[in-house]
Amino acid sequence: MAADNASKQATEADGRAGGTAAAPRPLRADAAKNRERILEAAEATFTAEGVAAPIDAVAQRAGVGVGTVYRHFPTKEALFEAIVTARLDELCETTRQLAEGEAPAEAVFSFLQEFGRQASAKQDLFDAMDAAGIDIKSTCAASVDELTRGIDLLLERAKVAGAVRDDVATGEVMALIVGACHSKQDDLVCQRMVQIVCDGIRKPAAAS
Amino acid sequence: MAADNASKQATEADGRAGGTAAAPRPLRADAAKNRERILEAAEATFTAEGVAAPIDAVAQRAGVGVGTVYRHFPTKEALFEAIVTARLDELCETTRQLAEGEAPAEAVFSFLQEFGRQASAKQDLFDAMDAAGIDIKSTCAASVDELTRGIDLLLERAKVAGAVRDDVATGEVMALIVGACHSKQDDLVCQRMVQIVCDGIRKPAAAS
DNA sequence: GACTATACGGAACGAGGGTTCCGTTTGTCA
DNA sequence: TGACAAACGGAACCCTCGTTCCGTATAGTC
Repeated sequence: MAADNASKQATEADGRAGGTAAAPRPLRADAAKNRERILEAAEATFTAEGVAAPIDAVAQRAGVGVGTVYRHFPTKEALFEAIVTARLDELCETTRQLAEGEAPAEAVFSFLQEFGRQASAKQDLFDAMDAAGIDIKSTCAASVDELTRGIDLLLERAKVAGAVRDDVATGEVMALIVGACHSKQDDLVCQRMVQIVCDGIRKPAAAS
Repeated sequence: MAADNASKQATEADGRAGGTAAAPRPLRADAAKNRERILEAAEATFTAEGVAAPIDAVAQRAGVGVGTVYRHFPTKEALFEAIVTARLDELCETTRQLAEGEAPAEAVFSFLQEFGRQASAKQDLFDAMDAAGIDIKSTCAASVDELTRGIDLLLERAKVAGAVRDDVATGEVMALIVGACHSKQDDLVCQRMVQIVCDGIRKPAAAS
């Protein structure tokens, strides 16, 4: 089931590009548009109504039938997965951009704020996947790994620059930020909490 | 529904004590034992299998029929509520004990560790209630309020003692701890994360 | 030991929602 | 423009799970 979906997504992933010889076949134009629509509708629906929202609601919002949703995403889980993967990839892209900048300390802290925003917005999704027994770490392993590496890089640079304590682990920071923004607080509060975490990992100025 | 349950709990709460004249009627011995068993089984079941676990599973683990579960807790929500309330009350008790101690700083930080442990263990429950649209703040208002007051007291004492930054709000700290322990990490990691939060709210030694 | 209120057990009911199936529609290509 | 593979729509299926109901068992009392 998960495997089926993975292959289906792979198919679609380079479907538009249509470059490599191995690509089975590109999506038909209307199908591609619908897939995009469904993805957007799903994200909106789950955000608005919670992840318990029925697939019918997603289909309705996307303006398609349930059958169409299932044609693109073989299970509800697959939908979750697709949304999460997209978000993770976006965050990866952010780390890449920040890693090229010149201020290591600012890079980490500003990334963590952005990470917090995303975590806050998509919290329900993570929760739902969790509750459904879907292990994000393994389902979206590639994206998670890449993101972890990206954050790791930012943290290392900041440690070298003396801005962050050496004993702070990447996994911990990620968990803290995700956690800090877990409660449904407004953005400002969320931002403040991330700030507290940042203060917690910052290297004391007077040290050494 | 919620009211029914509340009264039912009240009945049980002093059912054994059998003191106040207003108590409608004490539970029969077997019933009281079963209620306790169900509560334990429910906590274990939801922790092990997630809150989506069916009532049947709880009944089975408790060694009773579903009917019996429903006799004690009119809805699944009521079960959640009972578990959460019990935990919150325990935490309240902890704040009370710590508030009587003499070391304000240690009191806060050690309470936050304990709070973290509880939050970690019962996270799924909170999530589930949340997902089910049950507002813990209003459902268990009394317990939450008392707990908030308790933590508030500990924080205030710590602020006066100069151990905690003045600009830290009680709600923020609670949210941070709950959040920090949200991801299913092992206890050690959880503990380290709470430590980071503690460092984040600690007043810099060199300040003022 | 008998009686009765209380409690128990678990089959049965109904709702909700994920998933499937297949007849219909539409994009694409020659 | 015609043919056909691909995609769509949505009714129907089926399973899970919360909840109810009622016949049976038992604690408590005289």
